[in-house]
Amino acid sequence: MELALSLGGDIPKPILFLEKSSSSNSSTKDVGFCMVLGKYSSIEGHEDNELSAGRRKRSRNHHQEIIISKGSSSSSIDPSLQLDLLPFSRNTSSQLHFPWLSQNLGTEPAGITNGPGGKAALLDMNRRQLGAEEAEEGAALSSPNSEISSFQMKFPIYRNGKRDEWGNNQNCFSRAISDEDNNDSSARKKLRLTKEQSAFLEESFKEHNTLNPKQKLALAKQLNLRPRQVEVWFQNRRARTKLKQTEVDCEYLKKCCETLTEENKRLHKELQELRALKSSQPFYMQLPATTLTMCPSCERVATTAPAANTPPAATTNTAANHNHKLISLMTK
DNA sequence: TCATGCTCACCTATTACTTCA
DNA sequence: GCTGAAGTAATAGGTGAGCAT
Repeated sequence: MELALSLGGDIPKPILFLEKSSSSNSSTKDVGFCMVLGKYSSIEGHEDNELSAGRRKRSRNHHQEIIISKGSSSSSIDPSLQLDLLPFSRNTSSQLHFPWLSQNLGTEPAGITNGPGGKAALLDMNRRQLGAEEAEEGAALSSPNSEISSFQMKFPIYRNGKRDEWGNNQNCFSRAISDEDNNDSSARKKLRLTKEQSAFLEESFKEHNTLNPKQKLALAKQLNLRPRQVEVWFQNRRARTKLKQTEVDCEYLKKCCETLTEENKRLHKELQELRALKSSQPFYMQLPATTLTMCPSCERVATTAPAANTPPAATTNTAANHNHKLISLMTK
């Protein structure tokens, strides 16, 4: 018996979700997304430096590099490699509309439908959650020359050694610093992701279960989440996947164990039968060669004695009643 | 070429919070 | 309204890999 065990199953898959999100949205509304893949030449000289450091490693599934460009600034990029991904108006394709910018309140991010819980939910989500870019990640893209940093960043505020995730941000999507926010922020705030956000992340996860920094950033912007939140979501999602897979494997191994136990019992019984047969009818041993046959399907053994001998009653109902291909074992 | 330190992404365990029956 | 279980966002600590020196 062969047992196959698969734990984890993290087979890297090519990145598809971004392209997918493009096609799924561009045909419906005026909102599309523009993604530029791979071939680029040092956008503002910043990203290259960024990527040349440690960030270029860890590319398990990172087959593509994504650069988010805005406006018509993609001159340094091979136009043939562009995919629609970032929000832009089809009517005025040169003017991009970013959902995280105040003037773009009328457009929906890709993947967020305009139905119930769609735009309204997104706007609500924006008001509640947006605005935040972690310091380290914001700093990575916050070069004044970087086009990627054209949206306002939010930098965390540390209070009592803990970071206030809702620091300053004057973006209109940002959550206003209310009295509620001014409460003691030592207790960590846990924000529930909306259904739309979860669904979109889930779709992304189906395409690839790890993110490179660019994908993380793009996803974070699409969903108006902090990159850290996207990262954490993927980590937790991987953990859940692994846990579920472990449970499945455990169940499978449990059944295998039961099957093998049964098999072991049956074989023991078979062995006892044969031993009993051998001890109770020793005269058989005096006879010419006896043929022991085994049915490969039911795996029971029967003796096919020479014509003059009657097979033992204990085993006649096995091979004799089967029309199976028998394996003959010559015994003495 | 090897050792070392830094940075990053990831994993795992755990905590803290939310939702729901 | 209270409570416990389940789900999950977030945190902390550890590990391994790539890179620079």
